[in-house]
Amino acid sequence: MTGSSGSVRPSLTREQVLATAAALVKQHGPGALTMRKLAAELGTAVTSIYWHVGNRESLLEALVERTVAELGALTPRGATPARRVVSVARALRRQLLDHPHLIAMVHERGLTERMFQPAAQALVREVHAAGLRGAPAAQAVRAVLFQVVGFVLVERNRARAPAQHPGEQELWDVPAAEHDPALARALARGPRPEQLFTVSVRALADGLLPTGPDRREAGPPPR
Amino acid sequence: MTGSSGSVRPSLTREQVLATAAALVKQHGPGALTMRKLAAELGTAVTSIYWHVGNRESLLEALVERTVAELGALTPRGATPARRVVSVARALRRQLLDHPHLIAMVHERGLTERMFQPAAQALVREVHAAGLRGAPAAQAVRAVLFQVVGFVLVERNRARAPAQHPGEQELWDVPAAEHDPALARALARGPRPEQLFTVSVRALADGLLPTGPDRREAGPPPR
DNA sequence: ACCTGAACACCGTTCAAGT
DNA sequence: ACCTGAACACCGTTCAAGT
Repeated sequence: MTGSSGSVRPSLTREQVLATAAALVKQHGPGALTMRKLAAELGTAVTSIYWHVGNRESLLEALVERTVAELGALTPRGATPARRVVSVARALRRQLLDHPHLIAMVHERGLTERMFQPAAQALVREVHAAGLRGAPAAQAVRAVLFQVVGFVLVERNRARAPAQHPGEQELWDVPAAEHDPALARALARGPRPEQLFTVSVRALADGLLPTGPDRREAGPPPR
Repeated sequence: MTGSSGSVRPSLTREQVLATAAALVKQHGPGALTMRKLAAELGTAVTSIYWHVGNRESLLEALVERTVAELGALTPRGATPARRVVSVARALRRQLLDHPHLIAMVHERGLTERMFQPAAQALVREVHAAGLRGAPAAQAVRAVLFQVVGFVLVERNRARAPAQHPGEQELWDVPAAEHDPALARALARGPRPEQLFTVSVRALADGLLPTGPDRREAGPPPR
């Protein structure tokens, strides 16, 4: 027990602060989290918050920490190391897209390395299973992680800034796609992130892992 | 002529504002660019700046615009489409690293698409030369662009936040690298971005382009 | 142990007023 | 056409003072 006397309203809790801060961030992004707004939301003085969480930066840090901890495990799926690598990458991307502000916040705080440790471990296993050892194995793991994080950063950014300045069409239809109208159309249409991501990761994994793109290690041959 | 009477000090110019703003950003990043600091640097009232550039946001936009315009052309090098793709990617990364704050600023303003149009055009040509047409060609171009931009974003971020929280070593040496001390060491040592980048792009290009990793289209066969 | 208001040192921006 | 100071509405944070 917290040793409170029998007061009705349990006064302010670090827990409450974090919870309503998390709600604010979830709705309007970290930029909208203001100590004063947060205090108003909580019905306390601004300065009370400082007693519980220190300051704005450590409040945000705690939020990131908590969100990262809540992310579920990544279970690789697929018959081949390459496919399991792709499945880990896709699951990781899914997680990140489910918490729209998380990547940027982790990014800004330099917590990337820690955040992606579970994914890294999963990838180490798969890369190892594919026969890579030592430095090349480490490089393969990191190449995939960089690829996923980078992709989601770019993708999320596109979503946040929907009105691309020069209209995106006239940007693409003049140029070098001279005699390939299908290419010009595809470029003007904009990317399909889901598809693009899968293709990219698959290509990368195939390029990095020593075995061919479709080797199965056991089970019946494809018919 | 600008119609000024014969005054000695030519008064404030939009050009001057942009120049000293650029200097401030170059030194300490866009976060350090304050209208008041800028005014102090220029020796004018804060509000004069508003007359010349509108407001802070459009000032930053103009800076980005100018920097993007100053970037040199990307000339592909190499005997094979795949190699030329890699060379474009590397040149693009070089450009971005030479302007440390540029990517983030472009990123935040949603100008990514426009900024990378020259690179995109160069890539279209190479991908075309490799035999890709239509939608798959568009996808290959975008996969490479996403890869490069994402990589540099992650890389730049690591540089800005050098003190990774859990020490980076103890993060890596416990885990799944059970019987592979070389792997554990490589992971603990941290990435070599240059190398990692080249390996990643090469793997991606090899995975995306229809021809094998080392095909030469003309000239003597390898001996 | 927890909460408070006042105060400080910053922001970007607007506006009426000067020349 | 260009510059100015005053003022507004915000920030995060500190601190002495309350209970």
